[in-house]
Amino acid sequence: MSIPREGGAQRPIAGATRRVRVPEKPGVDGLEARWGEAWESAGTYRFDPGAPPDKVFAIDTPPPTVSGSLHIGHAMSYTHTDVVARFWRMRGRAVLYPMGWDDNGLPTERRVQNYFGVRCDPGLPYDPGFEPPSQRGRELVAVSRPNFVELCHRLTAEDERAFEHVWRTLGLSVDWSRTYTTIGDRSRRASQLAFLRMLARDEVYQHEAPTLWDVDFHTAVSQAELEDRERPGAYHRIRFALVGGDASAEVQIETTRPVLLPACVALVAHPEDGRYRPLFGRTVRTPLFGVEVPVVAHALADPEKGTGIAMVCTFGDTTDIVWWRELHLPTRTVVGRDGRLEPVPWGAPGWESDDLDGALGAYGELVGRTVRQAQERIVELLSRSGDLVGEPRAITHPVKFYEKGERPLEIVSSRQWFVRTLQHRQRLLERGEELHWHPGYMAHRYRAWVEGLNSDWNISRQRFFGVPFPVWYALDDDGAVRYDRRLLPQPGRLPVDPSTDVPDGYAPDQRGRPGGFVGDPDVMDTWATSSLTPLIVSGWEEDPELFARVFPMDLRPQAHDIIRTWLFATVVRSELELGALPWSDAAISGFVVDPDRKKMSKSTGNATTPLPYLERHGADAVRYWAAGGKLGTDTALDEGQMKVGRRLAIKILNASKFVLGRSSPDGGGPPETPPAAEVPPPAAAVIEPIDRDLLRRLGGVVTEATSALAGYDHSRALELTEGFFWSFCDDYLELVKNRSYGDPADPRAVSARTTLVLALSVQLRLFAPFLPYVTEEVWSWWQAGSVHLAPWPDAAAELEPFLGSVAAGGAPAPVWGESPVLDAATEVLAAVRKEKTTHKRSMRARVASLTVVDLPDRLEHLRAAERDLLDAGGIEPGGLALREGGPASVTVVLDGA
RNA sequence: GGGCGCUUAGCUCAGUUGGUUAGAGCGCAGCCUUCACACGGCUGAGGUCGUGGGUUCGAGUCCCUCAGCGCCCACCA
Repeated sequence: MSIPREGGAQRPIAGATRRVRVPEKPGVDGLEARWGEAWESAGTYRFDPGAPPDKVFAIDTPPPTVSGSLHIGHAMSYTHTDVVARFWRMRGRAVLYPMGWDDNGLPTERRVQNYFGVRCDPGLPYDPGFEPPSQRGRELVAVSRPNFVELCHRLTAEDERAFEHVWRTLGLSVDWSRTYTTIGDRSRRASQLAFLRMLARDEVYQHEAPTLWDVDFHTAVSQAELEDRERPGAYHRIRFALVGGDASAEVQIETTRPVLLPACVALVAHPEDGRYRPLFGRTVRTPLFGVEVPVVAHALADPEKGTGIAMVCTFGDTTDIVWWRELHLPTRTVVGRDGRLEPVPWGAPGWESDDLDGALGAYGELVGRTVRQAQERIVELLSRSGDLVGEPRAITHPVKFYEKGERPLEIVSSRQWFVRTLQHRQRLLERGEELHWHPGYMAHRYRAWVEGLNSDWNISRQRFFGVPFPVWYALDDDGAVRYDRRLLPQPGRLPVDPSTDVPDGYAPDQRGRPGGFVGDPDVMDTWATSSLTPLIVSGWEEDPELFARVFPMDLRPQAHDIIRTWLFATVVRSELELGALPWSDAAISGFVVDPDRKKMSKSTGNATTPLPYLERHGADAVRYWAAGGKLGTDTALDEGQMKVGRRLAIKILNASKFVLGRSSPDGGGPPETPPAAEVPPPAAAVIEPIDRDLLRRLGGVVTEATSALAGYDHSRALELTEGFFWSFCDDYLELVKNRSYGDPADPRAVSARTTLVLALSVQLRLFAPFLPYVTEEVWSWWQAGSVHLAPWPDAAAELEPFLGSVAAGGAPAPVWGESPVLDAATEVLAAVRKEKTTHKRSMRARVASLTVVDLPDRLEHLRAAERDLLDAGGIEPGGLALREGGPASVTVVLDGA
């Protein structure tokens, strides 16, 4: 017999039945190493690239950042994904479950810099024989970009091995032959090719504009990488003299950044603000610097804030950019890319001052100071000149930071590459609606982000370890860079590094020479590459046949904190390149929080790597805990749950040992028939009502667990399976234990054994996605092949034939989950146990008499289970009395009582 | 300031479309030993379901108010 597969494929339930071999003392320790190797050598989790598209289940695995360390939160969310992968694999899908390593980007640069004692100088030529200093010196050694990138590769390769070990131990059913890295050749090629395609379609553009800038990392950052942090600050009230009219007339503003006074280009108030309306069109003079600036009106000015009139500087915050752009204000920038005040040409056009000596003097001593130092000094100067009104008023306010940075962002003007996102807002919102989110409310996060977008996506970073922009620029005869004359490589040359490679038609010695060329110095934002993961793993522009089979993918699993970055960026790229969603479903995991409900993270010092937990409790136990966490919900780290998981795994071993070992007449032989069976026992083998009840109840669990898993509710599926299993052990096993020992010629014994083995087979497969090790171990005791390639249980196909309905022909379909005989027997058994416990007697104590008073149909059910009940309860022959009547009662009289 | 989620036993959480005495595991208490399992088994005690209203024959479940916690977003002078 074979089980109908999803979509009609057929696969036998197991290979040839082997002789049952049950260990004397089964245990859970050491299973990870043994089965890890077995799965690897058997290729159990290999993706079948020949599978037709409707048989593929493709997962866009999140590539963890390898320069960091794995966190117990990763263990949880990757377990969620693995459960899904294993479920669909058992359902007959060819599962594409690759692993990626995110080694591209700033975290790796920092680690390499510290580890090898080198720094990247992109101006240097490549040195093929370079070896890093064996001893880290005080000075960092400057190396070329290609050399630096080589060192990044060397270090990340080590990290990747360590990560792989953790994932293998956890039991992820990844196809390790399909591993990629975000800095590898395939990723670089895909990133550059996709970039050139966008350039050709005018979906990406280069633009010189005010940009949020991290002064420590010396790079621009994008809107998605910002975070607000509450910082102490102070309102400084500053006097501006009104030009013309009464010499004593003045305007007072409040600012938290008096340091930007020399960069002030206007004062702005709300157009309806009666206090300032008379001043619109007039000018004021900045204190200390004597620069004449206009008083202007703009609706963004908030009459409630400060004095209701604000100083516009180039540039203090993003509102300044809006005012500067919309009111066509001049530019006077003072903060340099290193976060220090830079020299400015006082007196020159744009820097006219009424008090040139004052400006030169006041500003002169600020040049070269950091923003923070200069602020202190300028406050002193203002105080001395009498332009500071009152004392600064301390406040706490949100300040924009780069999420990885330590100093507030500044805004500087720079040349950057942008992907057009704003003009596609509507389409991107529609894609978000189309995607199936798990849980559904996570769609709000995406929508809020897309609706709130206020700038195009800046994808250029002024860093080194990333994918270079595949662009050179021609130099004119004066040696000036002609940004309008781009030199692009043919796609066949990709990946290229313009800092060392030479554009077609040029010679290497023309680099940087008049009439020659220069390479674009920047690299892509890490999200510009990772947004292509569905394309990279699907073989886009590399393996068209594979791509046609797996794209669009089925599942993007990830955490909720990177919806605005990774998920959003991926939707953007897929929409621009292919006009399609990259996957049908997104499963969003929550975080792991410590028992005090605080988010666990490196910065708070309570980060935890998964390995110690895996070693302490075992992989199945850690997975059990992880699978208990629902998607989207934060889950507390709970070693208690891991212990429960370990106990469950051990219980599975022991119960299986009983079913497979002791249930056969000679105490060691196999049940004559394989469990769910190519050579099934006659369908009529299961004759006892209580056995059929067990199968009906199990069928209910199968049905519900299957739909729970198909709907990404893994915790529900586990809970159902586990609940059934404990009742199977505590009640059913006890009830039929005695009967199962019986003579093989006794049909009642055969019925029990057949049911036990069948139920075990189904339960092992239900547990397999959650507890891959212990289920594989037990499966190997009597089945050929891996449980992970066995078909997912199917109640109608596997269980129904044993319920008599098929044999009877035309009998009604079973009502899954209904088990009145088993329920009644279990309840009476519980009453017997309670009586024994109350009298502090052993569970083996004999029962002299048991009287049940109940309704007729109920008594009928008990009668159907009478002999099992007598055995399990230790009831003396003839001791059971069933009487019609009410109210219902169970009276137990113990022997010797 | 806007949005989303959460608030059920000491702890961690289930409670599906509103329907009889609100469930599980852990922990706790008591008891039982070894014929699958002491890495065990049995039994038990624990809850006015955050607050205040409303709809309904009936609300943990639907609506409104408020409070607390968490997360996301925001133009932060």
